[in-house]
Formats: sequence, structure tokens, C-alpha cells
Amino acid sequence: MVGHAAFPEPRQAKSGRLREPGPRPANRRQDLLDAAARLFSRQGFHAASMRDIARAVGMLPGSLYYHFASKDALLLAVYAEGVRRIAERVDAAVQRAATPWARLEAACVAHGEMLLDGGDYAQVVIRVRPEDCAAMAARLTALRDAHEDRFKALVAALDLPAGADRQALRLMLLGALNWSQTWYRPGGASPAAIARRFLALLACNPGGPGGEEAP
Amino acid sequence: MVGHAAFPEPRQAKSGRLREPGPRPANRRQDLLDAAARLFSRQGFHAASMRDIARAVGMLPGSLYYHFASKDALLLAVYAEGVRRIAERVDAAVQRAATPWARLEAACVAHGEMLLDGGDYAQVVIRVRPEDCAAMAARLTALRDAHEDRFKALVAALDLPAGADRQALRLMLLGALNWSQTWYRPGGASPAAIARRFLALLACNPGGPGGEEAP
DNA sequence: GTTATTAACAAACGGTCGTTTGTTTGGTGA
DNA sequence: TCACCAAACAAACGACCGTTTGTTAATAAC
Repeated sequence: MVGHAAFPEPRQAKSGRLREPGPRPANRRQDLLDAAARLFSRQGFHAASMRDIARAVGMLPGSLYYHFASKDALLLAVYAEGVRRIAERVDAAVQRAATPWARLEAACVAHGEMLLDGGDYAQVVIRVRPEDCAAMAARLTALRDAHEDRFKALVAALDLPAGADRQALRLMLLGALNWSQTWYRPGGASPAAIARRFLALLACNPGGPGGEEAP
Repeated sequence: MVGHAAFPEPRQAKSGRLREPGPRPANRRQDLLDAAARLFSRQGFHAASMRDIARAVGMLPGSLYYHFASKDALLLAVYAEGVRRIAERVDAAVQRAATPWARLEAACVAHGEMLLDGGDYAQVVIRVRPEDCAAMAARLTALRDAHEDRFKALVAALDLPAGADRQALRLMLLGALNWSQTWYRPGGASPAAIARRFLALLACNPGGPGGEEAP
């Protein structure tokens, strides 16, 4: 998860011939990403300063720039890792389910669990708006869209009446889940329960109106 | 709408006896609120600076402080006006509807129209998170909650089966509508159509599963 | 016609921002 | 042993932040 293709190791040698990686890539870079994810998810992009992040890992502000070229690049790395983690869980959950509806439900439960209780990386993806970082907006949006396209396919696979509004279904589900980050508090209903309660309200739910709920 | 009780005119005389309001309250204050609403809704609280706002109304930065004590106070005023405008429209729409379900639908349509196409004030209420302004967070949250309580009452008035999850219904509807601000673009489906499409997906919709849609 | 008040200007304040630059350290391969 | 380089430190840079202070033109009241 460190050496993601789009975010290579800190520097590459200036000489014509690339050097062997040398010692270990040092996991301070990972500490840094973790701290950035934590602060971005809790305070947002603008309110979290490079000095805050440096302090959180016990570095001086300037030292961050050895690992990341800019604050924007740091956000991009965190955001991409967040999308990757959410998508990973959603894909795994979908594979375990048998019917089209069960796959959509599994995806919603996994998506919701990641947003609400799946760690700082995942929460950054919902909390931080792409437009908060103009230089990266297009790339952040593309990352998020690539994940959400999964739901397009899941909804398309449902067996629904002819005129069913599949787009509205997808947007309502994802919207309700994403927004739940603003009111969710760890004490109450679990993320999985929240996702299932939303699904239970839908007319196209094969459990039927007023259908039962899993424990 | 200028002289809202919570936000009195700029200064009050220092002498023991309060003066008559004097001339007119001057509508530059309104220009200022408008500009702040515009920038807060488009850029968010942190990214919109007092200098940006001053430039938008053709003032110097320091001059803003004649009208508002701080950036926080300016946000509070904009936010309160935004909540007021949304609530006003929702209340008017609810009064025009006859049945409990029609009232909920009217409220959702009005709420959605304000969020998506109802001007900068309304959009600030959804765009700006109360926690973005720690000093005002409690008051902003209270304002938003007071508005959303309307939906509690509307959902409580619905005639639903015994075990129906009214809380989830409210949270799903408001969440889906509020989140739609992130993907809505003026060219496509109208805000009212979006709201009605969401409602049409619900099992408790009296139009029935696969029910018709208003033109 | 003086006085008081409104609403602004002009200029700075201290602080924080993201970032850059030059230097130092500690481990590692030749 | 010595050259090398990853990875940090130390210290600042200019820009911008929210805000304050002192002053001034216009307007209304007496």
C-alpha cells in the first residue's frame, strides 16, 4: 500500500542511471500519511496545516517536503489511498454475495462502514471536497467517480420494473450514506444497520415493504 | 429581513439613552451579507477571506468591521438568514398540501429547491459545516436542527405500518437531498424532479411501487 | 451652523500560511 | 575508510490572514 504506482518513492536519483532502492523506504512516510489522513478527516483540508501535520509526526514543517512535493500532493496521496481502501472492501463484500440485490446491499453496507468507522483515509474521501484543492480537483473527482461507478453496475444488474429510475436509486443511496457522516455518532446504530435500514425503506427491496431486518 | 432580532443594527449609542435609529439603516450591510453568502457558498468558510468579501462589495477589509464584529459573526448572520429562507419556503409549501404524505413531499421539494437553486444563503447552510467555525458551531447546529425538526413532525404524521423506521426515513430523505448539492448541475433534472424521484422510490410512497410521477 | 453619527478609508498589527534553502546526521555500500 | 545519500533539522522567505487603530467625508439633528 506504500508504493502505489501513482506516488513513487520520495526522490529519484538525478544521474542518468537509477539507483537501487538502497536501504528501506523508511516508514516515516507512512506515519506522515497517517497523520495527514487523521487531520484532513477531522479538520478538513484548509483547517489542517502542514505545521499541524509535522507536529503530529514529530517533524519540523520543512521536513515534510522531503516526502511530498506540496500540501496538494499530500492530499492526493491520502485521498487515493482512501478511495482504494473503500473500493477494496466494497469489492470483497460484493464478491461474497449471491443475488444482485444482495450484492447491492453488501456494497452499501461496506461503503457505509468505511465512511463511518473505516478509518481516517476513507473519511477524507467524503469529508474533503475536491474543489477545496483546485490544483487536484480533477484528479480527486476522477478517483471518487471511479469508485462510485461500481454502484452504477450494481444497480444496473437489479431486476426492476421497466420504468424504474435506477439513477435516482443510486444517487439516493449514496447520498444518504455519504451524508450520514455528518450526523453519525459511534454510540448509536452501527454503520451496517444504518445502511440496511436505508435499503429496507425502498420499494424495490425484495424483502418487500415492511420487510424484516437482519440481526 | 435586515433587522433580524439576533443581529441588531451596527452600533448602539454609548450614552445612557438610546437614540432613535437616525437615518436609514443603509443597505450596504445587505450588500455585504449578499457577498459573504456568495463567497461562503462557493468557496466555503475557510477559503473565503474577509479581503475577498470586501473586494466583492468595493470596500477595504477593515471597513467590514463596522458592520460585523468578526468573520464568525458574519457567517452566523448569513447562516441564520439561510436557514430562515429555507424554513420559510418549506413552511409555505407544507401549508398548501392536504395529506400527510403530500405535506412531506412538498417539504422535500421546497427543501431541495432551496439547496440547489434557492440562492447563496440557502446553499451556505449545507455547504458550510458548523465545525468549520468553532466559535459558532453550537449556534449553527442549533439553527440547522431547528429547521430539520420540521421533518420529524412531518414523518411522524404519516400513516405507516407499525414497525416503520421513521427516523431512517427522515435521515435518508434529508441526506440524499443535502448531498445532491455535490452532484447537481443546473442543466439536468430540476430540483423538484429530483426530490420527487427520491420519494417515488420509497416503499411507503402511497403512489405505490413503480408509481407515477408529476409532470 | 454647529454637533453628532454613520460609514467608510488608510495603514498597519502580529500571526500563520505553504514553502525554500542550506546544513547536518546516521547508516550503508564500495 | 570513505564517499554517498536518505532523512531530517534550522531558519527563514514572501504572502496572506483576521483584525485594530486613527482619521475623514457625508449626512442628519438640534
